[in-house]
Amino acid sequence: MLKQSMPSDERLPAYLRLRDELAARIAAGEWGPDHALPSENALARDHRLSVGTVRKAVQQLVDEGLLERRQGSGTYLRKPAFDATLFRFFQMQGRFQMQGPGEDARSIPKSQLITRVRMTAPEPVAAILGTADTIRIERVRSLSGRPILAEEIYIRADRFEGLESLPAHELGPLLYPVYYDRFGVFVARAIDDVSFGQADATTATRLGIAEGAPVACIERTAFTIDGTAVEWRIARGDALNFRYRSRIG
Amino acid sequence: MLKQSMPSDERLPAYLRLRDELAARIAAGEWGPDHALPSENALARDHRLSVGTVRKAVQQLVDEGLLERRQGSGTYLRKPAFDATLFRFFQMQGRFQMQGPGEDARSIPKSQLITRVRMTAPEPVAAILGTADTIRIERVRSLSGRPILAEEIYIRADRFEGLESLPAHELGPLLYPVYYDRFGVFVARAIDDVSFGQADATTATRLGIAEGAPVACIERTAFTIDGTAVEWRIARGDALNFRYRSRIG
DNA sequence: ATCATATAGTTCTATATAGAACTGGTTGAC
DNA sequence: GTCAACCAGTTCTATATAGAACTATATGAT
Repeated sequence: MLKQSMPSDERLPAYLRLRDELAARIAAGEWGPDHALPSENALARDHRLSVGTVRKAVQQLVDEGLLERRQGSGTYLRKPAFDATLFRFFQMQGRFQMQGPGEDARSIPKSQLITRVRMTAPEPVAAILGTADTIRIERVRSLSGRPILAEEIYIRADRFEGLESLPAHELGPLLYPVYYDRFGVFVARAIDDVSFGQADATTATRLGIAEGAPVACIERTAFTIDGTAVEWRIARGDALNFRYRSRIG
Repeated sequence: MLKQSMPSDERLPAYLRLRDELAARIAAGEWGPDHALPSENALARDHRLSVGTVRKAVQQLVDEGLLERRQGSGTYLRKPAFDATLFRFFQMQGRFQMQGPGEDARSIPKSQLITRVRMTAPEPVAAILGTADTIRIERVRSLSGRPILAEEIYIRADRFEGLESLPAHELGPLLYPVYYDRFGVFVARAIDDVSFGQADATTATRLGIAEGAPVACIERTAFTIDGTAVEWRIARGDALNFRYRSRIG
C-alpha cells in the first residue's frame, strides 16, 4: 500500500521499478500460489528490457522471500514452508521434553479454540495494529495432552473479514497458513518480546497452574512484507517449563 | 576450516569458486579491516573472468555479511556495527526504564570484571565448544549503577590465546569487538535460549536480590562464519525487570 | 590557505549474446 | 503399456561492452 500504489518512479533504476511493479501485481493477487509468473524472456520483451535486468528485478523478490525460482520450469509465488517457519516463529518447548510417539521437541502443539469474537481492541493493541476494529482469538495449545501455552490473539478485522465465523475445523494448529490461504495475508516478519510475570485467574485455570504462579509471556507483533502490523498476540506459559530459542545473525 | 581448506572445486560454477577463494583469503586475514579488496577489474583480469562474474562472487559475500561495497571507492571487509549488533544480540532492558542522562533504553550496560581464568570447562560446555581448554570470564553488567546481569562466559582458549592476561582496560563493555580486533574472531551468528529459574547464592549477591528469587537465564552459543562455536555464555538477570526482544524473519 | 575543477579509479546500471543445465511434455519404438 | 529419445521452454552461467554515478585525490586559480 506504500510503494505499490505509488508510481514508484523517482528515477529509480529500471530493475527496481520492475521489482516494484511485480511486487504490486503479486500483492494484487494477479498470480495465485503455484502459478508461474511470465518467463524472464517474456518480461524482458514486454518491458523492453534485457533479460539481465529482468533477472535482477526477480532476484530482488527472491531475496525478499516472495518468489521462488525453479530452474527449467519457471518462477513461482513462494508458498512459505509453514512447518519450518512456525518454529522460526515459535521456538518454544517444554524443558523436560518427554513427548508422546510421533512427537519430538519440534512438534506443533495441538490447539484448542476458546473464544473468537469481533471486538474493540484495548488501547495499546489498537495503537500497534493501527485500528481498534479487531477479531480476538483465545486458545490453549498443548503438547502430549498437557496445556503449554494460553494465547490471546488480536488481528485486524479489515484484513481478516469473516475469520470469526469461519468453521472451526478450518483453523488448524497453525494460524499463519490460514492467514495466507484464506485471506492472502503473508506474515513476513515478527518481533517477540519475552518477559516474566504471574498468572492471573483465567491464565491459571487454562494452564492448570496456581494463580500467582510464575509465567513466561511472549508478546508478538507480526508484520506483512509492506510493514503493516496485522496481528498482535500474547502467549503465556508456565515459567518453569519454558524455553524460548532465538537465532541471531 | 571446511570449504576454505578444500580446493572447493567439484565443478562448481566459476563465481562460486571465486567466492570460496575470496572467503578463504578473508578468513586467512589477507585484508585487514578497512582495507579495500582488489577492484572488480583487477580480480577479473587476474582470474581471467568477466567483471559480471566477479561481481556475482562478491555479491555473494556481501549477502553473507562479510563484505561491504562503497560505490566509487571499493569493496571492504565489513566492520560489523557492534553497537547495533550488541542489541540485536542482547535486547534487554529494565521494565521500568528510568535511566540517567545520556542513557536510553538501548544504552550499553557498564561492565565490571569479576574473574578471568584459564580452566577446564564443565562437560556440557566443552561439548558445545569442542574443547575443554577454555578461558572463563565472569562479570556483572549494570545500568545506571544497578546490577542488571551476571554473566559467565567461556571461550575457546586456542582462539583467544592470552585474553585472560590482557590488561583489564582493554576489555570494554563489549566483548565481540575485542574478539575481532585483537584475535581476528568475528562472531557472525548466535543462538539464544531463554528460560527462567531461581537465583543461587552467588548470582543473588551479584545481582543484589534474594537467594531463590526468580531469574531469567539467557544461554548463548556464538559462532564464527564457518560454524565453529567459539563462545558459550550464560547471563542471569532479575526476572521481574527482564525483557528479551527478538526479531524474526 | 581556500576553493573550484579536473582526473583517474571505483562501483553500478544496462544491453546483447551464447550456450549449458534442467523440466515437463510429446512422440515413437518395442 | 513401457520406456527411451526428442523437443520446446525455462532458468542459469558466463562473456563482452558501454556509459552513468560516485569517490578520492591531485591540480590550479585566487
